[in-house]
Amino acid sequence: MRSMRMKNRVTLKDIAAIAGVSATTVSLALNRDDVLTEAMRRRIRKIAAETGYTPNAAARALRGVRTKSIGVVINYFDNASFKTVISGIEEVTNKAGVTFWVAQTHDQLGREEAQIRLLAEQGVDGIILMPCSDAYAHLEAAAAQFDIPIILIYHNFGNRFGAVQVDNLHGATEVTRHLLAALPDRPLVHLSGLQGKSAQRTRTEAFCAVMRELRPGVAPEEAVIPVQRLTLAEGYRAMGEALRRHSPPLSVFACTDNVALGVFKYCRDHGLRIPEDVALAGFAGIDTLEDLGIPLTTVRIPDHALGRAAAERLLECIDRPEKREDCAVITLPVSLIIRESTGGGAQPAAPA
Amino acid sequence: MRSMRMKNRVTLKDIAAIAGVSATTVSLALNRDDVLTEAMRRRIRKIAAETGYTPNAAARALRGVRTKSIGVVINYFDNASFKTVISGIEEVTNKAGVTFWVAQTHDQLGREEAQIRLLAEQGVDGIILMPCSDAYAHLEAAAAQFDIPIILIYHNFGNRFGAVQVDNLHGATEVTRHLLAALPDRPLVHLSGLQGKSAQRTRTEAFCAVMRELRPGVAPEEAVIPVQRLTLAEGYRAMGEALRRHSPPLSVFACTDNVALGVFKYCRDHGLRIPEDVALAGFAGIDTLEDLGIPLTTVRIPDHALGRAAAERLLECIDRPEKREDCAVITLPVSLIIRESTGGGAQPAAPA
DNA sequence: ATCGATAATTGTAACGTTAAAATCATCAAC
DNA sequence: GTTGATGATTTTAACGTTACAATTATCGAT
Repeated sequence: MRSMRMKNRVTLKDIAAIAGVSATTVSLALNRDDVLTEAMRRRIRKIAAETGYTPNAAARALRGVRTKSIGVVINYFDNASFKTVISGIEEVTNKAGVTFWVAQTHDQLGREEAQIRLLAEQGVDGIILMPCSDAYAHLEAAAAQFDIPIILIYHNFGNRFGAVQVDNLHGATEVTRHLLAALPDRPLVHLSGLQGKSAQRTRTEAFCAVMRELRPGVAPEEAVIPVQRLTLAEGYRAMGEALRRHSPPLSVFACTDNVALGVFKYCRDHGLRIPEDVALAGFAGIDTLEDLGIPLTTVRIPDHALGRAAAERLLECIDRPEKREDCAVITLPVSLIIRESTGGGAQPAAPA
Repeated sequence: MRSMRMKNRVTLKDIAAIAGVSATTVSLALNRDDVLTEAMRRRIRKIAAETGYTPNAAARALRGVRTKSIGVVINYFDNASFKTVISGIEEVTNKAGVTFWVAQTHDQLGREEAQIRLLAEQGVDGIILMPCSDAYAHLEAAAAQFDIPIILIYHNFGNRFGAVQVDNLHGATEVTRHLLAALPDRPLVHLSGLQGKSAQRTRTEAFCAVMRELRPGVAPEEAVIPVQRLTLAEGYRAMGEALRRHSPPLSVFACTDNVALGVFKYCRDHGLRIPEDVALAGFAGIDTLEDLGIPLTTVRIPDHALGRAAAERLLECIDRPEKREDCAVITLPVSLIIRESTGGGAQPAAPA
C-alpha cells in the first residue's frame, strides 16, 4: 500500500475515458459554468473529485492561461515589516484564489534581478517588489519580456512603475518637529540610511527641511550621521559617532526602529538613561517593541494596508492590461506614536 | 521604445531559425556539454545570450524534467526561527542552483494541505514542511500522487517521513535540571504547549520525567500549565494562572521564548522582579533578545544547521529516488544558555 | 573510391491543457 | 418531414521543450 507510488497523476484524458466523453468536455465541465449540461457538468466534476484530479499547472501555463500566482520579492525575510505586508497581500490574494511565491534579495541588485527572472520564468502573473535600489532597467526589461506587471512597495521610481509607499515626508517631519518641541534645548542628530532609495532619501530631506526651519543656526548636514545598513549594529556604531560630536543630553532621530534599537543598546552599555540623557525616536514601528517593554517613540506605518493596496493594484493590472500604464504612486498615511523614549506622553499628539 | 511590448518571449525555435539549425540542436547546445561540436555549442550559446533567451519553465515541467525548485512550508512567516532556517536552506539550494517557494499555513491543517497541493501543482521537485499537527494522511497522498519527497522539520511522525529535528528531550531536561538546581527551594511550573506536535510533547515529557526524579513530592501534572498557542499573549495569560497556584518566589519554564516574553511582560506589569521573584527560562532561543537587553535563560536550537540539513536531505531524495525510503529522523544537538533570568551565570554549564 | 564505424545533427512525438473550428443532436416552425 | 436555428459536444492544433529514433556527415581503414 505505502510503497505503491501512483506515478501517474490523473489527467483530463483519464477522466474523459471514465466518463466516456472528450478531454475538452472535461475541461469545460471543470472550468466553465455556462456551457455544458448541468447533468454532464455535475457528473464529470464528481468523477474529478473522486479520482483526486488536480490540474497540471505547467500545461496551463504553457497554454498561456493565467497561472493565478504572483511573486513577492523583498529584501530580507527578517525585515520587520515583512510578516505584516505579507498578511495584507495574503488577505487579498486568498480572496481572489491567487497564490504567491516569496523570495528575498539580500538587498543586492544581482539577486533582485535573478529572483525576478526566476519568478517570471516560473510563470507568475505579476510581481510585487520591494526594490533594493533606484535601478530599474532590469525591471523594465523583465516586465516587457515576460509581459507582466510589477508593483513597487515602500519605494518609488518617480512615475516609472506603479508603487505603494508610505508618507515618509510627513512622518519624518512630525518626528523631527516633535523632538525639537519636546526637548528644545538639546542638540538633535539624525542617524540616516543610505540615500540610494526613495524612502530613506525622503526621511533625510524632511529632517533637513525642518532643521533649516527651526534650527537655523545649525547646518543640517552637520546633524546627519550616516548608517551603512539599517541594522542594530550600525545604529550602535553610529551612536558612538554621535557622542563623539555631542555630549549628552542629546536627541536622536533614527531612520529606523532597528537602528534605534542599536542606540538603546549603546545607552544600556554605557550607562546613559533614556530619555534623560538621550531622547530617542525611530521610524517604521516594530509593533512588538511595546510588549517587550521598549517604549520607543516612532512613526507607525500601515504595513498591512500597504500589502493590501499593492496586491489589489497588482491583481487589477493582471486582469486589465490597460491599467498597466497607470504608474501612479499611492502614498499611505502614517502616525506618530509618542512613548517614553522622548519623554513620554507629555505632548499628546492631538487633543482628546 | 518603452511602450513596445515584445509579447513573444524568444524560444528555442527562434534561436534555431537564427542559427540555421534545429530546435533540438539548440536544446542540446544549451543543456549539455558532451554532445555537440564545441564551435556549434558556443555559437548557439552566444545567440541565446544576445537574444535574452530564457527557458520556458512550464514547457520543461510539462516534459517531466526537474523544475529545480522546491517548496518550503512553515506555520507563520513571523515564526522567530523562520529567517534562520530559510537562510540555511538557501545556502544549500543556491549552491545547487535550486530555487524555493515559501508558503505559510497559519498552523491550520486545511491550509497546510492546500499549500502543499498548490506547490505540487506548480511542479516543485520536493517539499520541506514544518507540520502543523501529527496528521499525515494528506502528506502521504500528496507525496504519492505527485511523486515528490517531503522532509519534515522541527517535528517528526515516528519514522513515516524523513525529518530533521532538534534534541527537545535533552534541551528540556537540561533546562528543568538547571532551574531545580539553581533555585532548589522554589516551586517550578512549566508553561506547556499543545501536545499535538512531537516537539512540544517531548519537552513536556522531559519536564515531567525530571520532576518525577528530583521532586518526587509533586505530581508533575500539577506543575504543567497549558498554553493554547505559542504566543506572548498566551504566556501572559498562563503566568496569571501560575500565580493563582503559587505565590512568588517561583520558577517558570516556558516551552518557548515567545511564551517566556509573555511572562516577562506580566512581571513588568505586576511589579515582579526577574529573577528575584520569578526565575524564568525559555526554549528555542530568539537570538535578538540579548541585544534588546532581555537576558533570558533559554535553549538555543541550531536553526541554520537544521535548514541546511533538511535541504541537503531533500535534494538527495530528489536526485536519488531510492533514498526516499529512508525515513530516518535526524536529531540536532541543542545548548543551554544561562542568563540572568535564572540568576545569571552563577552555575556555569561546564567547567572551563 | 568504398565501406564501416563513429560522431554530429535532425525529425518526430509527446507531456496536459484549452481556444477555435467543426460536427452532431435537438427541437420549434413551417 | 424538411429546414433552420440553437445548443451540446468533439476534433484539431498549438503552447515550448526534450527523449528517442532516424538521418546525415566525418573520417580512418581497406
